[in-house]
Amino acid sequence: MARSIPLTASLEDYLEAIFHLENKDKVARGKDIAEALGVAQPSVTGAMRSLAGKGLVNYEPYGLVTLTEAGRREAGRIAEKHRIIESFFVQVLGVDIETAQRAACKAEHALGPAVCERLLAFTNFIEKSKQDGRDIAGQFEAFCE
Amino acid sequence: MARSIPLTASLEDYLEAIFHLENKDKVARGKDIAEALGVAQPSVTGAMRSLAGKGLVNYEPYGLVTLTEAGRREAGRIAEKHRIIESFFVQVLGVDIETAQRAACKAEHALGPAVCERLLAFTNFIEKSKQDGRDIAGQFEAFCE
DNA sequence: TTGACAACTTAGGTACTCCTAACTATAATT
DNA sequence: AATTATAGTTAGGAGTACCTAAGTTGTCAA
Repeated sequence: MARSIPLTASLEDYLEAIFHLENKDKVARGKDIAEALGVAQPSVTGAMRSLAGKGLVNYEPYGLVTLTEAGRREAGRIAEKHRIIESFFVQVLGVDIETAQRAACKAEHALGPAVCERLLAFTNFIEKSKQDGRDIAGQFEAFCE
Repeated sequence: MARSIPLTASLEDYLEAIFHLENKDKVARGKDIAEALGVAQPSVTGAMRSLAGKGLVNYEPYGLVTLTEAGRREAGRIAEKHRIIESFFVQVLGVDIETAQRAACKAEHALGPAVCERLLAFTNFIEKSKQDGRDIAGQFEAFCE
């Protein structure tokens, strides 16, 4: 069972971008990856070579890019981390979505599974409090006045 | 009024280490900086040159390192960010201190002032709830069972 | 005062990530 | 089928951040 080799923040970003493009367009084209990440095309070529070398993407020169099984698993983990962090920022802290997204993009590379798990549980706890009528996030808003 | 130039995560780490060493030992010696960050000495020399070029430390070859006014201000900001994040992890999420410290070291470079401000307010809110007898962190613990 | 030792620097090298400019392959159009 | 536009690649280069090995400085002790 392949234990996931630690990736650099940059490669995680590529993987995540491919994941989202596959979910949206079925395939990931180099140009779209470049655009999604705000990098030039040659940077994508290099990154694909690197990810292919780690067995995370299927890549042939001039071909389309697809995630391997391992790549999809890893990308899913990263995307979920992102989602957890962003949700926490928005739903608990009440940060605006723009800021939350930017912050989550960076923080997703910094927080390990243990912290993320706790963060998810906490956000769920806060959301549940809304249904219970306790609305802790609302209390926090009032506290901030 | 000098607006703080964005530093790399690495340079922020050096600045923070010097800040803590100055607070502890009055001065920062290269060897101790290297040890604190787990890097080799030549890495420190290079970093000091870079920080000196940005006007954040006073550095002369073979001399002791001290923070400039601007450097102390910046280092203080970073150290405070670290403190805020770590406190949140421990006091709100209930993460163990070891893990919290490691995570905070990384996250401090990822979170901007807006998010950190909210995070601080939220941690204060949770702490206050403990005094009120509502103890939201305690409720969260129970929720996790 | 002269070693000897610790601290520091220089030199040289690797890895990563990005860039621009120039070239090549693919696919669409006519 | 030839042309042309688009996508992708190679080549070459820059900046950051590390490292080891080798040389330099400074200080303290005999």
